[in-house]
Amino acid sequence: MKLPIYGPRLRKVARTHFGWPSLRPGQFKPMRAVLRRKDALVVLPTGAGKSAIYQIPAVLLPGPTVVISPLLALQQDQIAALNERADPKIRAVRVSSAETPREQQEAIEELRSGKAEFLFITPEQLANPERLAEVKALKPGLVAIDEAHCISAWGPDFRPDFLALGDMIKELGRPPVLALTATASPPVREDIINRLQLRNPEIHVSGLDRKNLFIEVTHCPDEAYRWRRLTTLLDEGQRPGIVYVATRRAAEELAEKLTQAGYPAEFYHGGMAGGLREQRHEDFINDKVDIMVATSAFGMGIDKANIRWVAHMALPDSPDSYFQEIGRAGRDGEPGRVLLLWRAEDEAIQRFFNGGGPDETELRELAKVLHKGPATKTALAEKTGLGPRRIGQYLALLEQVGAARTGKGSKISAPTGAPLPAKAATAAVAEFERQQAVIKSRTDMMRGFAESRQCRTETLLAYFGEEIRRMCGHCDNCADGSAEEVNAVEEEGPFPIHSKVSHAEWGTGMVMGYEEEKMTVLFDTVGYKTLSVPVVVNQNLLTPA
DNA sequence: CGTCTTGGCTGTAGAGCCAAGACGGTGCTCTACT
Repeated sequence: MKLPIYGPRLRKVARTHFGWPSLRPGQFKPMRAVLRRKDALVVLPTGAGKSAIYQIPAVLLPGPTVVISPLLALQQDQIAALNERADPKIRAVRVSSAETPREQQEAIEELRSGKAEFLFITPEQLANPERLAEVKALKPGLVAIDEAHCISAWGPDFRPDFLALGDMIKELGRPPVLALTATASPPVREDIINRLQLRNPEIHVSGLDRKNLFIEVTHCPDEAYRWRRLTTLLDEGQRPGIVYVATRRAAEELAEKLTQAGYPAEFYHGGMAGGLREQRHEDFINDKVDIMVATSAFGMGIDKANIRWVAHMALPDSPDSYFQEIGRAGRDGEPGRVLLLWRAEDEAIQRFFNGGGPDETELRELAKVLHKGPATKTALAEKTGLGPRRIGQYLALLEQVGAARTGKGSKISAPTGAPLPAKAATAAVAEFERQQAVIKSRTDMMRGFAESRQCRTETLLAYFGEEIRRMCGHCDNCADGSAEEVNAVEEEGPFPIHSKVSHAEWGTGMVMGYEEEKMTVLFDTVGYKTLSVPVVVNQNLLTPA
């Protein structure tokens, strides 16, 4: 049998339906995977044409395409872009709380009759069994998960419905699944694959070395020094740019302080009224705001090519977040500057955000209630006196240890053969601690990146499991020669990069990279660990696995 | 874990100090009221 040739068909669709003259690097292979009905996970920086990867094959596959996307504002922009072409083959509709019930029915009807191809929807919508059945009846031919890292970042304690996506997709008839994100290190990839229950997915990672970005990191002993470094950057006069801070209050105060000092700035964070948020976002996109001081709320969905710099006045919680945030600079290919201004005190807030461990007694009480029979989340909250957020976190943990399951009518129950409450609670706490260890190891890696004297790109890419052949030449350590010195003393490590190793206490892991006398290993259960190479060698701490 | 606020204390007043405690990010959706 002759293998189908996909290239010309994909290019033709790109041209005729979307008006794109050609495909870009990194797009073709995942598209081919989708057409072959294979699951795929794609890691590609924003602006490299991720949306096209599901949009073009969607036209060729039978049935509508379900696009699961975390933010309504983001959906709005993507729908507008698709519908601008007034082509029924690529028409997009949405079902969300922003539509009236009537509009929702009309959207479903358009999909059913073939007048629309794309359904944009949130995990929360699909968590409603009636909605899920409605979508199932459309016989979707493809499911695309946009910003797939949200599963890992938000699922466990913020938006628990993200964790149920795997089961929901199964219920939809299990069409091929395409997960897309701009940033995902190996543990995050693994998390996405497991939670979505992807089947032998193709993994495509590309474009992580952003050559037009100059990466700079400065340790700041105090706040006054940090301020001076920021104003030095601003004095260069490049606009526009984003300053990331850790708290809402800091965003407001810094914007005010900058404006007072003659650097007109606005702030943006999740606590602002909806209308104002939208206004600020638009003003930034339209170059009416030059300097935006923001929390991590400002990010996903900023489709702006000419951002000249991104500064961090705080240590991000992980290289994953950091990479995504700096990735917003220089999308037009012109030079961009990224500057991380960090203080040791910054780590405190991340530890707080990560914290909030479960209470074993509360978990046991919840498991006990579940054993008595199915109940809704609201009923469980009432019976246990726990808040909705806590309930969500606990249920996610109990689900993972097999002590809870979401069943008919969004009722949660203990599955047959579920562990007894006491045992379930202990297991859930252990599961939480395992997740916590991985999260903490990522914060440690962020600190390690900040303190490194090695080539920044090399360090960052090593974290993502990628290697570069030579030093990048576009970071502070390459520029001042310290990376070169480190490289010169660096010797071949005792284990090849990416080889599997085993540790008596931490189990199996993968060698990610070497730096001076240290090596970094990503362990399956405890996350990233940095070890001293001489100690590893002398005490035989690691063995090939 | 760090920062900022609050309240009590200091002999009159009020500025200043300290300890205790609050607070800190990310968004969808549904409901009540206008």
